Amino acid sequence: VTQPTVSRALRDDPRVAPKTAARIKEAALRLGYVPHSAARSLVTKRSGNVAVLVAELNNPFYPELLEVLHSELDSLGLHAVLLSERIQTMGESVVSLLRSELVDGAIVATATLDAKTEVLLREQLGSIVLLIRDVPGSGRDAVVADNAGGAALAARHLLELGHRRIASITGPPDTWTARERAEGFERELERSGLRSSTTHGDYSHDAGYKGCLDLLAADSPPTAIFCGNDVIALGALDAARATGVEVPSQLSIVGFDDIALAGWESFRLTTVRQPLPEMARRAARILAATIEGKEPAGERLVLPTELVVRASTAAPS
Amino acid sequence: VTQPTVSRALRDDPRVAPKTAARIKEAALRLGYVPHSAARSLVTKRSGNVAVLVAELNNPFYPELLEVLHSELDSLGLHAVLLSERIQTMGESVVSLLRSELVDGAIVATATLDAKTEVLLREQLGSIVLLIRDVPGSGRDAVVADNAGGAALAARHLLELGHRRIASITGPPDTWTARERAEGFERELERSGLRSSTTHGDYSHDAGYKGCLDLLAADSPPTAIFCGNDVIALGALDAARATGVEVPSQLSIVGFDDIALAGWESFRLTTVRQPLPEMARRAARILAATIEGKEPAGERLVLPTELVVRASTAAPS
DNA sequence: CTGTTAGCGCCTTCAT
DNA sequence: ATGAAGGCGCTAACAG
Repeated sequence: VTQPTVSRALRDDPRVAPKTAARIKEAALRLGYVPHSAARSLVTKRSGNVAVLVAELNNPFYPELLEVLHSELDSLGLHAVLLSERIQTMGESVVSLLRSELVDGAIVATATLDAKTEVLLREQLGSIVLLIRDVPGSGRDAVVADNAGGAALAARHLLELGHRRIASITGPPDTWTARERAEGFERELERSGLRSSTTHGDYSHDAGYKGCLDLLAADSPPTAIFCGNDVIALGALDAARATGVEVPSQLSIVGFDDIALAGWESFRLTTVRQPLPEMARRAARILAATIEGKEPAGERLVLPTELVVRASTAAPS
Repeated sequence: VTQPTVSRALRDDPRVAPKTAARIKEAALRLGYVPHSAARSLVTKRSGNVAVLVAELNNPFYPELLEVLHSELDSLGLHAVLLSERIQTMGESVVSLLRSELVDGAIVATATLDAKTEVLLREQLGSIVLLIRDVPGSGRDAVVADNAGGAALAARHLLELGHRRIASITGPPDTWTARERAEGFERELERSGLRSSTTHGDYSHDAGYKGCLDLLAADSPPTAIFCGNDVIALGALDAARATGVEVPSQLSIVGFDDIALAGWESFRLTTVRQPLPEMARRAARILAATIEGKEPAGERLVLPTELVVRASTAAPS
């Protein structure tokens, strides 16, 4: 039995006799033989790796995403090569990575994405799927949540509770998600002739904390705050607690994402849920399909969001 | 100028003339040429990838670890291939991965590690470094924190505050970290002739929550609880809050790890800090050295832990 | 200093 | 249903 036969047997090529195949597999297992991946990649022009770009692992949202993404990729026979460096340096290494064909494609799941990395996307570097965030007009496949719609749900919720002095602490204004959420929120408020006083910050606990302190120190502080994501919201909640402001009786807080923490007893945060597992799954599949040769459709998949009402919101006193 | 010259120039081989090298690099950049990684691996017998095994991404500790690990590996010219599947299925795929030479080595940073994966370690699969957890007698390089010592610090702290009815909620008894911490804690209590009533659970918020409820429901509930890690501690804290038990006045809680959350205003958890960045850095370097041919020393690097006193501990009332 | 010649381990025609 | 050649893109030895 020769080498090519082994190769075929191990890949379940039907052209090999069932019993020889069985014998070969048994022997491979016994000898601990596994095909050399680099040699295989060299000839198949496929590595079976995909790059997963996540910038802010400190936001619990990303690990949650990563977990699903990873297991989905795995079930598609793909390995996740992690890239989470600071954005600034990312662009170049991603290009190299993709060009070096170490990875067959990439899932870009960074909230922020600067000009440099934009460029990388424009050069047609094979298979790329944007996850969580979109780059309008990039012509790339994208899987995102209905950020504007979700934010509108949050706005309506606060309005229905009777809030009129409403503030918001958004994410970085140069991020697509932050803009979408802010716009969706404002649009809904405008329908009631209202506007929110808006603070910008990054997607961090600290930004929420400081932002909330500022808002509470104002002359007529808001009775409700809409936050750009859950981590900001939890920061705001902490700030309220630190200054003795009771939530939700004196202050309502709404987040975005519905990370696991949001449901913890200490927080019970009202928030907008993104269908994270579904999003990750879709992104992985689209990428896999693109890698398989299906050409990218430049399709935008917008999945619905959902308001999860917990204990951080109530009618203003 | 021929192909091998290009190869040499791009690898900064000194045997190529500085000005030709410059010209070649310029051209490569202009043409967007990057060496094909699979072809390179095939001949160098080195992929530049390392597997990073983390099982519980839902524990914020791991993302924090991953972040440092990733950036450290990156600066060593290595890529992190993520493996975070459920342990059960992990063993086999890891073996394949290592054998297929897709990765040059692995960093095993899973708290839990079952028999099957033990086997994988015993077979001498090239370079492996254990991080966070040790497998005593495995002869593997390991970078761990002084778990027993840290737990002892926690015990002493509680004793000095005057606690006598002390409980602990440990991690899974089949994990090395949980055992080390529990033993270190008990040993210190014994020096004062005390013992803690111990509950076992997994390393989850839920386990802490339920464990704490159980302890509080006892006839003479403890005045202090030592938890196997921060996530458990936060769960316990949540349980205390849910039942109206004031922390720290009625109940002191100590965690382990010092994850970012522990410092948040809502928690201000007293905990034992592991020198996470240092640990990750060391592990990455040891692995890199091993990959470079330095044979594994089977060295155990035990880094010191430190008690971080915040607002979840006080003298019993 | 640069070019020439092999060969890494596998998959893919093509022939048996 | 299996075996025999060729080549994927690169690096490593050896010339020149």
